Amino acid sequence: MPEGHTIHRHARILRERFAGRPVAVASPQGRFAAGAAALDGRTVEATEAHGKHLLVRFSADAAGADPATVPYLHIHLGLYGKWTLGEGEPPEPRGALRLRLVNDEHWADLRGPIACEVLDPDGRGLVLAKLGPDPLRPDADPDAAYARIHRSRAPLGLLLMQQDVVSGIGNVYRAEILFRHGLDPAMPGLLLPPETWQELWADLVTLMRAGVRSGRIVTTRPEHRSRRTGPVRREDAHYVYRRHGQPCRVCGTSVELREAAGRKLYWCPTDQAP
DNA sequence: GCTAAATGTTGAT
DNA sequence: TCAACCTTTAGCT
Repeated sequence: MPEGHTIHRHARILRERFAGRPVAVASPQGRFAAGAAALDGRTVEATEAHGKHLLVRFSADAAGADPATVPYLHIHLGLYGKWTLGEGEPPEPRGALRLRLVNDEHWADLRGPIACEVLDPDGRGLVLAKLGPDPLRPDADPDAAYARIHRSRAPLGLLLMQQDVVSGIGNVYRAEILFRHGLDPAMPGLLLPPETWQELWADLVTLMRAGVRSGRIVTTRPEHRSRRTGPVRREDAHYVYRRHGQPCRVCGTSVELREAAGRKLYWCPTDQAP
């Protein structure tokens, strides 16, 4: 599920498997042929995740080359994008395979991304300049997000999804974080008290870090699950996301669903009353 | 086994 | 407001 935690996880895994070594880059589908050719054989120097964006820095043309020419691979998975990873010999390419990375030990296949392109450092800067603070980044400044929220009449449920306000949150974390803090998704941003934002941010950091570790989104507390111990069942993982019509885990009220800005928004009308 | 919807964003209309 | 991206999964039959 590509919300921010997934991308940070990918950045870490790709770094572990590919950084510091030359990599063969190919585009079996052909749609990224020019980019692949430009990167093929270079060394992977670093990987970074900012919100839902993944950037891979490759080696420059030569030692002492103009730093402005250092190439970055920029990937955004969008809704369908997916990495498939493996060891040893990569399988025969099948289907629409946009990008394949291969070194002596590992391979990584990328399908269906909404963005897969080569950027120079300026291009990377333009991508990052459009992003609000990312709860998964230690350098993130939550006050910058609050400044945006606090001067906006837009509903909180909308603001949390805007990547230029906060980056990395998707539809699942949006719904769940609002529930966990008892916030009405329709509350205008400017009515959010600063203390509540502090709490919400701290909770996002905790939840999303757990998401990076486990590779899934679990937001329920043990006392609100059908089983308190052991692995969290899929149907126990969320409070409201995709639980439309089912009883709220805390108060029993039927969970509501509404379409907002083209996305489904789930909330409990009792625990998240205006 | 099939269909619809899904974690997201962009660019065209 | 809608199509595109084009895979995976939930929920049917």
